[in-house]
Amino acid sequence: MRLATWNVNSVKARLPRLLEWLAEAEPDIVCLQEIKTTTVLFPADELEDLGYEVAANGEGRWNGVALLSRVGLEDVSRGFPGQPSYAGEAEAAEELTLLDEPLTRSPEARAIGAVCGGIRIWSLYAPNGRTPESAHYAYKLEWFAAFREALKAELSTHPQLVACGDFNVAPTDADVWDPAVFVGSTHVTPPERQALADLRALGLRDVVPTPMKGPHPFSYWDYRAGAFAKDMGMRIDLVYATQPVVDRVTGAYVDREARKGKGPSDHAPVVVDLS
DNA sequence: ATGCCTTATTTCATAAGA
Repeated sequence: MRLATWNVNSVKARLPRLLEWLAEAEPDIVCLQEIKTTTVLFPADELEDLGYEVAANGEGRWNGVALLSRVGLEDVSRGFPGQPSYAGEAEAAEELTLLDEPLTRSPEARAIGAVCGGIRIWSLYAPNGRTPESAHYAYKLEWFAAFREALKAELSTHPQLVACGDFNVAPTDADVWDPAVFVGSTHVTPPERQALADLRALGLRDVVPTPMKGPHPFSYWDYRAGAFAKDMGMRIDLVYATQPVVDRVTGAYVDREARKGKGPSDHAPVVVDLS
């Protein structure tokens, strides 16, 4: 069974590349992130034509996640229990001073879970964090803490579980092209890395893929400055699996071919094969 | 000091991404 996770940076803009890649790689379960469309406008028909059941959790311009499966798709969860919402910094201030009642808003579309082929699967798009000083960074850490609690509650009933997607954290300094460049930036700070360690402490393991070229299994390269050609990348798309799933892993790789050519996402798919 | 590229949208400019 083949599992893949891919931040497509707009499923609409990427649809031709996505359909082409699915036909070639033939994954059984696919976790998508940054679909950048609504649940209703998700291109389900085109994907169902390839034999997939689909479930999306989208909100429009930003974020959005989805699951594709041809080994069953049951018990779909859009978001997770306790998932925090984000109110921008200006709005947060407004809330304190101007509003009688707090502004309530729904959580962003950053998580979708389902049971596929006997495995509990989560497709995740973690908040970026922007800068370590920002409210968005605090939100990012809250989001990870809340996800950890939600996951803890599921592990007793789902020994085979995979949480994968764009975690927006590079687990180690080896997972960025130049650690010196990232000093003072998000994605590498100790609290963010601790959030990953806290997930691993639940029994999850980091399934590190093999790079198809070069020494680093990066999964993201900035569109700017020829970053991909120079392999100035980051490994931030992660597959965290419980031990019973890890025991089934026969291979894992980053499909950097999907980052080449015309109209690519800035992320490449991470593919994991299971016996 | 900042953008460099790409996306969708309250579009010919902006916010966000990481």
